[in-house]
Amino acid sequence: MKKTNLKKPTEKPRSLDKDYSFFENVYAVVRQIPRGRVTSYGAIANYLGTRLSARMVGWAMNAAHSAKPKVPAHRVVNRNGMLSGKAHFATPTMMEEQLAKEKIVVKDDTISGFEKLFWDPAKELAL
DNA sequence: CTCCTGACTCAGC
DNA sequence: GGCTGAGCCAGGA
Repeated sequence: MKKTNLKKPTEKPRSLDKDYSFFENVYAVVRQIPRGRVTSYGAIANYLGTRLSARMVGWAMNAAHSAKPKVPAHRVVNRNGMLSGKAHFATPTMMEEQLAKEKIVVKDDTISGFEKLFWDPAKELAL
């Protein structure tokens, strides 16, 4: 997502069902990320209608460790494309390795060509 | 029940 | 242009 594509926080679609945990929504989105693509916490949060709650997405990822089926959390990075969550994986290098398997180049804990590989759920899923 | 923290992001200085 | 503070929601102590 680009700065030019900023949306007003007042724009909050409540199409989400509160019956499901915030995590479930996050998992659903993350699991739909195509192989070789990545997205950001903010994008997911925005997709969920809570752009300001990007932290919750990260929080959900924390719980994603126990989620089944496994959630490709390695495809989720911060808005800069930096592997902010790599430290939370089994091993600090695991995230980078997973990305490498998807032909994603990681340089200095940051995804190279992040903008090209960026996968916007709000756009791709067109909710 | 209240308080604290957190894999983020934006606005301000 | 880098650092700080504030906002957001949910879960754990």
